[in-house]
Amino acid sequence: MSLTVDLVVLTVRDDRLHVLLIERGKEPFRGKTALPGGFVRSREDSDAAALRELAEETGLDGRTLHLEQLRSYTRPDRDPRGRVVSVAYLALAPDLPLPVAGTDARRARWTPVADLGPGDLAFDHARILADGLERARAKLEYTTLATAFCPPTFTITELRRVYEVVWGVSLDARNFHRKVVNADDFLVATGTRRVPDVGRPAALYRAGGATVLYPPMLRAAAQHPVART
Amino acid sequence: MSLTVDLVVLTVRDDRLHVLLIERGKEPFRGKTALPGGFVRSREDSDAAALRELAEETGLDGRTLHLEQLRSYTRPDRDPRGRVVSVAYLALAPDLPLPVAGTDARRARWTPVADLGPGDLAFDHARILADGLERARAKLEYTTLATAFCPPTFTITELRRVYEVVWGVSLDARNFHRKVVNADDFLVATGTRRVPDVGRPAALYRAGGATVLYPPMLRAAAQHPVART
DNA sequence: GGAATAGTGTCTATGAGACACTATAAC
DNA sequence: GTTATAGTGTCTCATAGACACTATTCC
Repeated sequence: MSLTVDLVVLTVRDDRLHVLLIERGKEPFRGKTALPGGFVRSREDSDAAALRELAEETGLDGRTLHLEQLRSYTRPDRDPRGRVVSVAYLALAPDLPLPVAGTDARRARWTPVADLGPGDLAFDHARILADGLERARAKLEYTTLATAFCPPTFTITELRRVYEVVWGVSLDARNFHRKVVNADDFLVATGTRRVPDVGRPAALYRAGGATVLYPPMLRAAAQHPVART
Repeated sequence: MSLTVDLVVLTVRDDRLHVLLIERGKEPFRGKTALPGGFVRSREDSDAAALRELAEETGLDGRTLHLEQLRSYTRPDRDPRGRVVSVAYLALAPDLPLPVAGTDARRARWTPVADLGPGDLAFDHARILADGLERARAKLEYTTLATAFCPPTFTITELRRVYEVVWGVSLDARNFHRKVVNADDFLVATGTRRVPDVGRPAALYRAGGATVLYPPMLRAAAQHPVART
């Protein structure tokens, strides 16, 4: 029995949600699109393997990203090579340029999640991706994880775009602004501003110390438009 | 490399949160207390193994319980026998009598979670239990999972006790009552009542079709007693 | 009637959601 | 001054939380 890690690496780029995909260089599924990942070595745990594969296949440094275990996939027939159990990880990244270095990094690319069709991914990676997306969407509600999609300093508009793009909704800019600046230790004002090519400069913030978001950002309200009368 | 499942089976009994533990009959950790579990067979996935081990070791039927994958534990040194990866599952059960049948069932027993000391569990099972508890506590907030601790029909007081015991707080009976009966499809009145030995009979409900709880039952408010002024 | 538990109503404070205009900067 | 984006205030409604008494049943 073998153990692998598979990585769902998400980012927001050009107002669309993207996932990092590679083109497989080896059988099975050679030439097919897949999540980055690889075998866990005998002396490492899956966390270490996830960090290593992230660096090897994509050039990203997982220590600077949000990286968490998602769940494991154990169906005996999920890999034609035999029994291969995969521990999936979810990583959230700001819109970083992909370093071209590294052995396999040339094949890594950001792909808009919405552009993927049903059979586009190898193995059971479509399912893993779906689980990762659902985890990310859910955690935006109750945690401060949205900042993991942002660079070290960011504007409130950028943060709002994260919510809008990941959830596929549009949010009222005024209510959002009020909510995030009032939330406990979610944002810390840096006192600096970003001067854009055009338009009024925006105040820059960095992530505060909070990990849970209170009060939560309830996506559910959109799903339950009328609460009951 | 081997694959095992470990089960965190929780219930509420006598107003205390209990976890199902076994006494190990084999090395390593023979005679020591541990979570129930065992090796995944070559033709089954971990979900099937979790169901099978639950039946074998505890006599419980996982199909009638809430059973979900928790996460995996992959540290190379977590089992003295060598590399053993464990997929942990979380199960929530009503206060069932433990069937005494089955090969190992005689050693399974409910143990109050609060009575466990730091070194009481074999392997890394203390960590797995802690992760399972945190998952259960978190999911009570945003899902209708509390009903998984209740029998098929239950009273609102029983449901409130679940929250109180799992979270270790006390909740206002009036506010709780209003909240759960107003929540979308959380409870369905059966029209029947339970007549206790003493006291006024209580209306019986069964779980509604909702899986998410909206509005959520915010535990966070207790952790943030003063929201900001 | 006593004991035990179930069930309910109101008030206040806070957050959610709807909604439109002003501020700042580059050109 | 035109263009583009940032930033803000108010009103209404819903929910949270505090709080005490009545209802039902068994004995």
